Amino acid sequence: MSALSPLVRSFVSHFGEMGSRWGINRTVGQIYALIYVSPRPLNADEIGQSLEFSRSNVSMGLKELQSWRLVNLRHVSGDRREYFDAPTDAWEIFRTLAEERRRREIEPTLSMLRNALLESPSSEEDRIAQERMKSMHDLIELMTTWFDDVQRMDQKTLAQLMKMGSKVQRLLEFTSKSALIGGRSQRKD
Amino acid sequence: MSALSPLVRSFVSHFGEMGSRWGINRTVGQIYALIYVSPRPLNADEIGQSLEFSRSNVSMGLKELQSWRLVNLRHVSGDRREYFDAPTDAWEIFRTLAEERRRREIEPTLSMLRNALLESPSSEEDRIAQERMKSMHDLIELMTTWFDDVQRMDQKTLAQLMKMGSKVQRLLEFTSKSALIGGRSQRKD
DNA sequence: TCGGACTTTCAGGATTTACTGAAAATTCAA
DNA sequence: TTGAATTTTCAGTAAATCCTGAAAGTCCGA
Repeated sequence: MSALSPLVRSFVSHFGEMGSRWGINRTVGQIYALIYVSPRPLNADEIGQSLEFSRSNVSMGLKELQSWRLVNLRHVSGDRREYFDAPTDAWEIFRTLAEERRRREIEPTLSMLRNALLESPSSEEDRIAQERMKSMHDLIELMTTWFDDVQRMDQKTLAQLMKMGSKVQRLLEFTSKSALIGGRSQRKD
Repeated sequence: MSALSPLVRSFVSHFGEMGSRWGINRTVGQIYALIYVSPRPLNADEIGQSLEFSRSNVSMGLKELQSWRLVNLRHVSGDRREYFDAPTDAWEIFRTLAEERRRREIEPTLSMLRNALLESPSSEEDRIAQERMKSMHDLIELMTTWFDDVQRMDQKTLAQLMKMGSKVQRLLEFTSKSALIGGRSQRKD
Protein backbone atom coordinates (compact mmCIF):
# COMPACT_ATOMS: atom_id res chain seq x y z
CA MET A 1 0.00 0.00 0.00
CA SER A 2 2.43 2.60 -1.13
CA ALA A 3 1.73 6.30 -1.18
CA LEU A 4 -1.59 6.14 0.55
CA SER A 5 -2.42 8.56 3.31
CA PRO A 6 -2.93 7.04 6.76
CA LEU A 7 -6.63 7.87 6.52
CA VAL A 8 -7.12 5.99 3.26
CA ARG A 9 -4.81 3.24 4.37
CA SER A 10 -6.87 2.43 7.42
CA PHE A 11 -10.10 2.51 5.46
CA VAL A 12 -8.65 0.16 2.86
CA SER A 13 -7.24 -2.19 5.47
CA HIS A 14 -10.55 -2.38 7.24
CA PHE A 15 -12.32 -3.36 4.05
CA GLY A 16 -9.70 -6.01 3.51
CA GLU A 17 -10.21 -7.44 6.95
CA MET A 18 -13.99 -7.36 6.77
CA GLY A 19 -14.05 -8.73 3.25
CA SER A 20 -14.31 -12.34 4.27
CA ARG A 21 -17.21 -11.64 6.61
CA TRP A 22 -18.96 -9.86 3.79
CA GLY A 23 -18.48 -12.70 1.35
CA ILE A 24 -15.77 -11.16 -0.77
CA ASN A 25 -12.07 -11.68 -0.33
CA ARG A 26 -9.45 -9.40 1.14
CA THR A 27 -8.16 -8.23 -2.23
CA VAL A 28 -11.57 -7.38 -3.60
CA GLY A 29 -12.49 -5.50 -0.45
CA GLN A 30 -9.35 -3.41 -0.59
CA ILE A 31 -9.70 -2.62 -4.27
CA TYR A 32 -13.25 -1.47 -3.72
CA ALA A 33 -12.32 0.70 -0.77
CA LEU A 34 -9.53 2.33 -2.71
CA ILE A 35 -11.74 3.13 -5.67
CA TYR A 36 -14.56 4.32 -3.43
CA VAL A 37 -12.49 7.02 -1.76
CA SER A 38 -10.47 8.00 -4.79
CA PRO A 39 -11.20 11.48 -6.14
CA ARG A 40 -10.74 10.26 -9.71
CA PRO A 41 -11.06 6.97 -11.61
CA LEU A 42 -8.12 4.58 -11.25
CA ASN A 43 -6.63 2.11 -13.67
CA ALA A 44 -5.50 -1.38 -12.84
CA ASP A 45 -1.83 -0.52 -12.66
CA GLU A 46 -2.41 2.26 -10.20
CA ILE A 47 -4.49 -0.03 -8.05
CA GLY A 48 -1.91 -2.79 -8.21
CA GLN A 49 0.86 -0.41 -7.23
CA SER A 50 -1.05 1.23 -4.41
CA LEU A 51 -2.09 -2.06 -2.87
CA GLU A 52 0.92 -4.13 -3.91
CA PHE A 53 -1.13 -6.79 -5.66
CA SER A 54 -0.15 -8.52 -8.86
CA ARG A 55 -1.66 -7.15 -12.02
CA SER A 56 -3.64 -10.33 -12.60
CA ASN A 57 -5.07 -10.25 -9.13
CA VAL A 58 -6.29 -6.71 -9.71
CA SER A 59 -7.83 -7.80 -12.97
CA MET A 60 -9.78 -10.57 -11.27
CA GLY A 61 -10.81 -8.31 -8.42
CA LEU A 62 -12.16 -5.74 -10.82
CA LYS A 63 -14.13 -8.42 -12.64
CA GLU A 64 -15.67 -9.45 -9.35
CA LEU A 65 -16.53 -5.88 -8.42
CA GLN A 66 -18.09 -5.32 -11.82
CA SER A 67 -20.22 -8.41 -11.35
CA TRP A 68 -21.47 -6.86 -8.13
CA ARG A 69 -22.05 -3.61 -10.02
CA LEU A 70 -19.98 -1.80 -7.40
CA VAL A 71 -17.59 -0.18 -9.87
CA ASN A 72 -18.05 1.44 -13.24
CA LEU A 73 -15.75 1.18 -16.17
CA ARG A 74 -14.69 4.57 -17.49
CA HIS A 75 -12.56 5.71 -20.36
CA VAL A 76 -10.21 8.64 -20.23
CA SER A 77 -9.81 10.24 -23.62
CA GLY A 78 -6.41 9.71 -25.17
CA ASP A 79 -5.69 6.77 -22.87
CA ARG A 80 -6.33 3.20 -23.82
CA ARG A 81 -6.33 1.87 -20.32
CA GLU A 82 -9.52 1.10 -18.45
CA TYR A 83 -10.35 3.27 -15.50
CA PHE A 84 -12.72 2.48 -12.70
CA ASP A 85 -14.73 4.52 -10.29
CA ALA A 86 -17.46 3.69 -7.81
CA PRO A 87 -20.91 5.16 -7.32
CA THR A 88 -20.79 7.59 -4.41
CA ASP A 89 -24.46 7.82 -3.65
CA ALA A 90 -24.85 5.69 -0.54
CA TRP A 91 -28.48 4.82 -1.23
CA GLU A 92 -27.64 3.62 -4.68
CA ILE A 93 -24.84 1.46 -3.35
CA PHE A 94 -27.12 0.01 -0.75
CA ARG A 95 -29.77 -0.81 -3.31
CA THR A 96 -27.26 -2.43 -5.64
CA LEU A 97 -25.85 -4.52 -2.85
CA ALA A 98 -29.26 -5.59 -1.69
CA GLU A 99 -30.29 -6.59 -5.19
CA GLU A 100 -27.18 -8.60 -5.81
CA ARG A 101 -27.30 -10.34 -2.48
CA ARG A 102 -30.90 -11.17 -3.08
CA ARG A 103 -30.11 -12.65 -6.44
CA ARG A 104 -27.18 -14.67 -5.14
CA GLU A 105 -28.10 -15.54 -1.60
CA ILE A 106 -31.88 -15.58 -1.45
CA GLU A 107 -33.41 -16.47 -4.80
CA PRO A 108 -31.77 -19.89 -5.01
CA THR A 109 -33.17 -20.77 -1.61
CA LEU A 110 -36.60 -19.47 -2.48
CA SER A 111 -36.65 -21.64 -5.54
CA MET A 112 -35.48 -24.71 -3.62
CA LEU A 113 -38.24 -24.07 -1.07
CA ARG A 114 -40.85 -23.70 -3.75
CA ASN A 115 -39.89 -27.08 -5.15
CA ALA A 116 -39.89 -28.69 -1.75
CA LEU A 117 -43.39 -27.37 -1.07
CA LEU A 118 -44.76 -29.01 -4.20
CA GLU A 119 -43.99 -32.49 -2.90
CA SER A 120 -46.63 -34.27 -0.87
CA PRO A 121 -45.13 -35.28 2.46
CA SER A 122 -44.78 -39.02 2.85
CA SER A 123 -44.53 -39.11 6.62
CA GLU A 124 -45.38 -37.12 9.70
CA GLU A 125 -41.76 -35.98 9.90
CA ASP A 126 -41.90 -34.68 6.37
CA ARG A 127 -45.19 -32.97 7.07
CA ILE A 128 -43.59 -31.03 9.91
CA ALA A 129 -40.46 -30.32 7.89
CA GLN A 130 -42.56 -28.98 5.08
CA GLU A 131 -44.55 -26.82 7.46
CA ARG A 132 -41.32 -25.19 8.64
CA MET A 133 -40.10 -24.77 5.10
CA LYS A 134 -43.36 -23.05 4.32
CA SER A 135 -42.97 -20.50 7.07
CA MET A 136 -39.42 -19.82 5.94
CA HIS A 137 -40.63 -19.48 2.37
CA ASP A 138 -43.49 -17.16 3.29
CA LEU A 139 -41.32 -14.80 5.28
CA ILE A 140 -38.70 -14.58 2.55
CA GLU A 141 -41.37 -13.92 0.00
CA LEU A 142 -42.99 -11.24 2.15
CA MET A 143 -39.66 -9.53 2.67
CA THR A 144 -38.56 -9.62 -0.94
CA THR A 145 -41.91 -8.37 -2.17
CA TRP A 146 -41.73 -5.59 0.36
CA PHE A 147 -38.25 -4.81 -0.78
CA ASP A 148 -39.46 -4.53 -4.36
CA ASP A 149 -42.13 -2.11 -3.21
CA VAL A 150 -39.70 -0.05 -1.23
CA GLN A 151 -37.36 0.17 -4.17
CA ARG A 152 -40.13 1.70 -6.17
CA MET A 153 -40.60 4.44 -3.61
CA ASP A 154 -38.66 7.59 -4.15
CA GLN A 155 -35.75 8.31 -1.90
CA LYS A 156 -37.42 11.19 -0.13
CA THR A 157 -40.37 9.11 0.96
CA LEU A 158 -38.07 6.37 2.06
CA ALA A 159 -35.94 8.69 4.12
CA GLN A 160 -39.05 10.19 5.66
CA LEU A 161 -40.34 6.75 6.55
CA MET A 162 -37.06 5.73 8.11
CA LYS A 163 -36.80 8.86 10.14
CA MET A 164 -40.26 8.33 11.47
CA GLY A 165 -39.16 4.98 12.78
CA SER A 166 -41.64 3.36 15.08
CA LYS A 167 -43.89 6.38 15.01
CA VAL A 168 -45.33 4.91 11.87
CA GLN A 169 -47.16 2.59 14.20
CA ARG A 170 -49.38 5.36 15.47
CA LEU A 171 -50.08 6.35 11.92
CA LEU A 172 -51.15 2.85 11.03
CA GLU A 173 -53.37 2.58 14.06
CA PHE A 174 -55.03 5.83 13.15
CA THR A 175 -55.64 4.93 9.53
CA SER A 176 -56.86 1.45 10.17
CA LYS A 177 -59.57 2.95 12.35
CA SER A 178 -60.53 5.52 9.84
CA ALA A 179 -60.22 2.99 7.00
CA LEU A 180 -58.65 5.65 4.86
CA ILE A 181 -56.13 3.40 3.23
CA GLY A 182 -56.44 -0.35 3.35
CA GLY A 183 -53.97 -3.18 2.97
CA ARG A 184 -53.58 -5.14 -0.20
CA SER A 185 -56.93 -6.83 -0.39
CA GLN A 186 -56.07 -8.30 -3.76
CA ARG A 187 -53.11 -10.26 -2.52
CA LYS A 188 -53.60 -13.81 -1.32
CA ASP A 189 -52.19 -14.14 2.18
CA MET B 1 -26.78 -38.33 5.39
CA SER B 2 -28.21 -41.62 6.43
CA ALA B 3 -31.91 -42.21 7.05
CA LEU B 4 -33.09 -38.81 5.94
CA SER B 5 -36.11 -38.49 3.71
CA PRO B 6 -35.46 -37.08 0.23
CA LEU B 7 -37.31 -33.93 1.23
CA VAL B 8 -35.12 -33.26 4.24
CA ARG B 9 -32.04 -34.40 2.41
CA SER B 10 -32.45 -31.81 -0.32
CA PHE B 11 -33.16 -29.05 2.17
CA VAL B 12 -30.07 -29.98 4.15
CA SER B 13 -27.89 -30.19 1.04
CA HIS B 14 -29.04 -26.81 -0.11
CA PHE B 15 -28.08 -25.22 3.19
CA GLY B 16 -24.72 -26.90 2.90
CA GLU B 17 -24.14 -25.49 -0.55
CA MET B 18 -25.35 -22.01 0.34
CA GLY B 19 -23.46 -21.96 3.59
CA SER B 20 -20.34 -20.40 2.17
CA ARG B 21 -22.28 -17.61 0.50
CA TRP B 22 -23.96 -16.91 3.80
CA GLY B 23 -20.73 -16.74 5.73
CA ILE B 24 -21.00 -20.07 7.52
CA ASN B 25 -19.46 -23.30 6.36
CA ARG B 26 -21.05 -26.30 4.76
CA THR B 27 -21.15 -28.31 7.95
CA VAL B 28 -22.74 -25.57 9.99
CA GLY B 29 -25.35 -24.93 7.30
CA GLN B 30 -26.32 -28.57 7.17
CA ILE B 31 -26.48 -28.96 10.91
CA TYR B 32 -28.74 -25.95 11.17
CA ALA B 33 -31.02 -27.17 8.39
CA LEU B 34 -31.35 -30.55 10.02
CA ILE B 35 -32.23 -29.12 13.40
CA TYR B 36 -34.61 -26.60 11.89
CA VAL B 37 -36.82 -29.21 10.23
CA SER B 38 -36.55 -31.81 12.94
CA PRO B 39 -39.77 -32.43 14.85
CA ARG B 40 -37.84 -32.91 18.09
CA PRO B 41 -34.53 -31.78 19.58
CA LEU B 42 -31.48 -33.71 18.40
CA ASN B 43 -28.27 -34.60 20.16
CA ALA B 44 -24.80 -34.37 18.70
CA ASP B 45 -24.52 -38.08 17.99
CA GLU B 46 -27.76 -38.14 16.07
CA ILE B 47 -26.64 -35.17 14.02
CA GLY B 48 -23.25 -36.70 13.36
CA GLN B 49 -24.80 -39.95 12.23
CA SER B 50 -27.42 -38.34 10.03
CA LEU B 51 -24.95 -36.10 8.28
CA GLU B 52 -21.91 -38.37 8.51
CA PHE B 53 -19.74 -35.79 10.23
CA SER B 54 -17.26 -36.54 12.96
CA ARG B 55 -18.41 -35.97 16.47
CA SER B 56 -15.93 -33.15 16.96
CA ASN B 57 -17.08 -31.41 13.84
CA VAL B 58 -20.66 -31.50 15.09
CA SER B 59 -19.51 -30.11 18.39
CA MET B 60 -17.80 -27.15 16.72
CA GLY B 61 -20.75 -26.58 14.43
CA LEU B 62 -23.14 -26.47 17.34
CA LYS B 63 -20.91 -23.97 19.13
CA GLU B 64 -21.00 -21.78 16.05
CA LEU B 65 -24.78 -22.04 15.76
CA GLN B 66 -25.14 -21.20 19.43
CA SER B 67 -22.98 -18.13 18.95
CA TRP B 68 -25.41 -17.05 16.23
CA ARG B 69 -28.30 -17.85 18.61
CA LEU B 70 -29.84 -20.02 15.93
CA VAL B 71 -30.16 -23.10 18.12
CA ASN B 72 -31.21 -23.64 21.70
CA LEU B 73 -29.70 -26.07 24.11
CA ARG B 74 -32.31 -28.39 25.67
CA HIS B 75 -32.18 -31.12 28.22
CA VAL B 76 -34.24 -34.26 28.08
CA SER B 77 -34.97 -35.60 31.53
CA GLY B 78 -33.18 -38.81 32.33
CA ASP B 79 -30.64 -38.21 29.56
CA ARG B 80 -27.30 -36.59 30.14
CA ARG B 81 -26.69 -35.63 26.55
CA GLU B 82 -27.32 -32.17 25.22
CA TYR B 83 -30.14 -31.73 22.78
CA PHE B 84 -30.65 -28.89 20.36
CA ASP B 85 -33.61 -27.39 18.63
CA ALA B 86 -34.12 -24.25 16.59
CA PRO B 87 -36.63 -21.44 16.93
CA THR B 88 -39.38 -22.00 14.39
CA ASP B 89 -40.85 -18.53 14.32
CA ALA B 90 -39.53 -17.07 11.10
CA TRP B 91 -39.70 -13.48 12.30
CA GLU B 92 -37.73 -14.31 15.38
CA ILE B 93 -35.08 -16.05 13.28
CA PHE B 94 -34.88 -13.10 10.98
CA ARG B 95 -34.47 -10.68 13.86
CA THR B 96 -31.78 -12.79 15.44
CA LEU B 97 -29.88 -13.06 12.19
CA ALA B 98 -30.16 -9.36 11.55
CA GLU B 99 -28.91 -8.52 15.03
CA GLU B 100 -25.95 -10.84 14.82
CA ARG B 101 -24.96 -9.72 11.36
CA ARG B 102 -25.18 -6.17 12.48
CA ARG B 103 -22.96 -6.86 15.43
CA ARG B 104 -20.38 -8.75 13.38
CA GLU B 105 -20.52 -7.13 9.98
CA ILE B 106 -21.65 -3.57 10.50
CA GLU B 107 -20.70 -2.29 13.93
CA PRO B 108 -16.96 -2.72 13.40
CA THR B 109 -17.18 -0.69 10.23
CA LEU B 110 -19.27 1.97 11.85
CA SER B 111 -16.72 2.36 14.57
CA MET B 112 -13.83 2.52 12.07
CA LEU B 113 -15.71 5.21 10.18
CA ARG B 114 -16.39 7.20 13.33
CA ASN B 115 -12.69 7.22 14.08
CA ALA B 116 -11.78 8.21 10.55
CA LEU B 117 -14.21 11.12 10.68
CA LEU B 118 -12.53 12.53 13.78
CA GLU B 119 -9.27 13.15 11.92
CA SER B 120 -8.78 16.42 10.19
CA PRO B 121 -7.95 15.83 6.56
CA SER B 122 -4.41 16.77 5.63
CA SER B 123 -4.93 17.04 1.89
CA GLU B 124 -7.59 17.58 -0.71
CA GLU B 125 -7.62 13.85 -1.41
CA ASP B 126 -8.22 13.08 2.21
CA ARG B 127 -10.95 15.67 2.35
CA ILE B 128 -12.81 13.92 -0.45
CA ALA B 129 -12.14 10.50 1.02
CA GLN B 130 -13.53 11.67 4.33
CA GLU B 131 -16.60 13.11 2.64
CA ARG B 132 -17.36 9.72 1.12
CA MET B 133 -16.74 7.99 4.41
CA LYS B 134 -19.20 10.36 5.97
CA SER B 135 -21.97 9.51 3.55
CA MET B 136 -21.33 5.83 4.12
CA HIS B 137 -21.37 6.40 7.84
CA ASP B 138 -24.57 8.40 7.75
CA LEU B 139 -26.47 5.86 5.72
CA ILE B 140 -25.39 2.99 7.93
CA GLU B 141 -26.37 4.93 10.99
CA LEU B 142 -29.75 5.85 9.53
CA MET B 143 -30.43 2.23 8.66
CA THR B 144 -29.36 0.78 11.97
CA THR B 145 -31.35 3.33 13.92
CA TRP B 146 -34.34 2.56 11.76
CA PHE B 147 -33.78 -1.11 12.37
CA ASP B 148 -33.78 -0.52 16.11
CA ASP B 149 -37.06 1.31 15.78
CA VAL B 150 -38.60 -1.39 13.67
CA GLN B 151 -37.56 -4.01 16.15
CA ARG B 152 -39.50 -2.21 18.80
CA MET B 153 -42.66 -2.37 16.72
CA ASP B 154 -44.92 -5.33 17.29
CA GLN B 155 -45.09 -7.99 14.68
CA LYS B 156 -48.61 -7.18 13.62
CA THR B 157 -47.78 -3.57 12.83
CA LEU B 158 -44.71 -4.66 10.97
CA ALA B 159 -46.57 -7.19 8.87
CA GLN B 160 -49.22 -4.59 8.14
CA LEU B 161 -46.58 -2.12 7.07
CA MET B 162 -44.87 -4.61 4.82
CA LYS B 163 -48.10 -5.68 3.20
CA MET B 164 -48.90 -2.09 2.46
CA GLY B 165 -45.70 -1.84 0.55
CA SER B 166 -45.36 1.31 -1.43
CA LYS B 167 -48.89 2.38 -0.54
CA VAL B 168 -47.37 3.82 2.58
CA GLN B 169 -46.20 6.61 0.34
CA ARG B 170 -49.74 7.90 -0.14
CA LEU B 171 -50.23 7.72 3.59
CA LEU B 172 -47.15 9.80 4.22
CA GLU B 173 -48.15 12.36 1.63
CA PHE B 174 -51.54 12.66 3.23
CA THR B 175 -50.28 13.06 6.76
CA SER B 176 -47.53 15.49 5.91
CA LYS B 177 -50.21 17.77 4.51
CA SER B 178 -52.47 17.41 7.50
CA ALA B 179 -49.47 17.63 9.85
CA LEU B 180 -51.04 14.99 12.01
CA ILE B 181 -47.85 13.22 12.84
CA GLY B 182 -44.50 14.78 12.25
CA GLY B 183 -41.03 13.41 11.73
CA ARG B 184 -38.40 13.43 14.38
CA SER B 185 -37.91 17.10 14.79
CA GLN B 186 -35.49 16.56 17.64
CA ARG B 187 -33.02 14.65 15.55
CA LYS B 188 -30.20 16.54 13.97
CA ASP B 189 -30.08 15.83 10.24
C1' DT C 1 -13.52 -40.47 44.57
C1' DC C 2 -14.06 -43.55 40.95
C1' DG C 3 -15.48 -44.50 36.43
C1' DG C 4 -18.18 -44.06 32.59
C1' DA C 5 -20.90 -41.00 29.64
C1' DC C 6 -20.48 -37.17 27.31
C1' DT C 7 -18.25 -32.78 25.38
C1' DT C 8 -14.37 -29.97 24.01
C1' DT C 9 -9.82 -29.05 22.37
C1' DC C 10 -6.27 -29.26 19.22
C1' DA C 11 -2.45 -30.82 16.11
C1' DG C 12 -2.07 -32.30 11.74
C1' DG C 13 -3.83 -33.75 7.25
C1' DA C 14 -7.29 -32.74 3.54
C1' DT C 15 -9.64 -29.55 0.93
C1' DT C 16 -10.70 -25.15 -0.78
C1' DT C 17 -9.63 -20.63 -1.97
C1' DA C 18 -6.46 -16.93 -3.12
C1' DC C 19 -2.62 -15.19 -5.60
C1' DT C 20 1.17 -15.01 -8.87
C1' DG C 21 3.90 -14.97 -13.15
C1' DA C 22 3.95 -16.32 -17.68
C1' DA C 23 1.64 -16.81 -21.74
C1' DA C 24 -2.33 -15.96 -24.60
C1' DA C 25 -5.74 -12.91 -26.17
C1' DT C 26 -7.51 -8.47 -27.38
C1' DT C 27 -7.45 -3.86 -28.91
C1' DC C 28 -6.15 -0.18 -31.63
C1' DA C 29 -3.07 3.10 -33.94
C1' DA C 30 -0.18 3.41 -37.72
C1' DT D 1 -1.43 -6.10 -41.25
C1' DT D 2 1.80 -5.39 -37.74
C1' DG D 3 3.14 -4.66 -33.23
C1' DA D 4 2.96 -2.29 -28.95
C1' DA D 5 -0.10 -1.51 -25.14
C1' DT D 6 -3.21 -3.49 -22.39
C1' DT D 7 -6.20 -7.08 -20.37
C1' DT D 8 -7.38 -11.87 -19.43
C1' DT D 9 -6.56 -16.62 -18.63
C1' DC D 10 -4.62 -20.30 -16.34
C1' DA D 11 -1.47 -23.69 -14.22
C1' DG D 12 0.95 -24.00 -10.27
C1' DT D 13 1.96 -22.63 -5.59
C1' DA D 14 0.84 -20.32 -1.27
C1' DA D 15 -2.34 -19.54 2.24
C1' DA D 16 -6.49 -20.14 4.62
C1' DT D 17 -10.05 -22.95 6.15
C1' DC D 18 -12.18 -27.17 7.21
C1' DC D 19 -12.41 -31.61 9.25
C1' DT D 20 -10.81 -35.57 11.79
C1' DG D 21 -9.14 -38.70 15.47
C1' DA D 22 -6.99 -38.78 19.65
C1' DA D 23 -6.53 -36.99 23.97
C1' DA D 24 -7.98 -34.07 27.56
C1' DG D 25 -11.63 -32.15 30.09
C1' DT D 26 -16.16 -32.10 32.48
C1' DC D 27 -19.93 -33.88 34.76
C1' DC D 28 -22.47 -36.77 37.64
C1' DG D 29 -24.23 -41.10 39.72
C1' DA D 30 -22.88 -44.75 42.60
